[in-house]
Amino acid sequence: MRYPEGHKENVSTRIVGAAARALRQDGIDAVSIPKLMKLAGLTHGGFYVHFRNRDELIAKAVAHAAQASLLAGDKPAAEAFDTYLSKEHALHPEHGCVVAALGAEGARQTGPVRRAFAQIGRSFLRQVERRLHPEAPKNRLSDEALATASRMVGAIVLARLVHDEALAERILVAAKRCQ
Amino acid sequence: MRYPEGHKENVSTRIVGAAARALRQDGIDAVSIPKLMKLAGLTHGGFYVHFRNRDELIAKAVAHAAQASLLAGDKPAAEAFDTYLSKEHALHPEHGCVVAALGAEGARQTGPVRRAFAQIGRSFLRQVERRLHPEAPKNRLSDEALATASRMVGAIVLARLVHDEALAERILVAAKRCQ
DNA sequence: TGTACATCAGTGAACGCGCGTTCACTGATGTAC
DNA sequence: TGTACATCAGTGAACGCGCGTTCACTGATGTAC
Repeated sequence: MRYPEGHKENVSTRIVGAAARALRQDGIDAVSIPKLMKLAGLTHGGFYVHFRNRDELIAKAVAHAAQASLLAGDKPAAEAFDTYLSKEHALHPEHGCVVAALGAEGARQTGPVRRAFAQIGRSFLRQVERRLHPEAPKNRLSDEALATASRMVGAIVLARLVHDEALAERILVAAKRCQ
Repeated sequence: MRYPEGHKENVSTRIVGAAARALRQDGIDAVSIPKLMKLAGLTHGGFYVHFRNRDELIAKAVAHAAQASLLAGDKPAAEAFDTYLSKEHALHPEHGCVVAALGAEGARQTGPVRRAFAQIGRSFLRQVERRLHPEAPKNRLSDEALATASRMVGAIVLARLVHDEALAERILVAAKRCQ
């Protein structure tokens, strides 16, 4: 073969990774195939060797973005929440929570992209639950987890929206405090 | 004149109103001038009699959408929060809170649209504060208001995202309960 | 070892589309004389 | 009262643009004989 073993998989992953970052930084509609392929060092035509169409890529990118969630891993709960509600997270959506960056847009999608987003929303709630009640039976979502998850997502959205560094910081601290 | 007095103002308002609805329903990028003018019963060329460009309309539409906020008026606080955290609000973004519908997108805009969004974010926080502490000095934002506003916005975003009616209802109830 | 062919990731021209914006024009009304 | 002109909201063709997608082609490698 022309390319070394695993080459195609590597390129696919690179494209998905670039898309996952671009999505959160600029929004779903701003991610175009020509721009993305240029980022990956290729031309736009090659895109269809890796994906059936744009929607398939978006769905994969959204899922990919969610995997590297700030709540994943096995850091202590307090630390995980602090990282989520940090200035760094507010300033860098491209590496942050996909629910906070694209939640409202996700709810407007259709087809496979819509389904990917719904799954991510539910998995985000489950992650918050696991942090709050590590020993609780799986598949249960406490009211506390639902309210905490809401506060976390809303705090990041608002901190990014107000365009005022000091106020953003205050929002994040206030959202932490009433844990 | 060809048209009755106040005609131009009426048409402008109609376009802004249609845009304010379309924005929240379909997102900022989905609102196009041809579609919008068709909605208003006109052709696309007439748009520039009313607005300098697309951005000017979007900024006005965003401000217009925020004016008719669910937290405006002088309903009792409990009732206002219940309305905000209602199934109806979750199901009808086009008549709902612009922060919940477009917050993340708003933070990505530039120029006058960005400024309109920042203002709306801050005014949303002030409205929540006024509900919680009607007698407090103006221009102060309590930690409680910041956390409550975050919880409200996040709850609507998540309720819309999970694509599961029962879970959405639970999120809204949980976000209400820990007021 | 040499030759012919298959494979397949990637190239880049081409397509039809909807967009934001411009602009010459329309046509109903108001105004000047 | 009649005529010529000004006003101005709205029309619709036209523009250049970037998009998603298709497709004939390339060229390095592997395989068959």
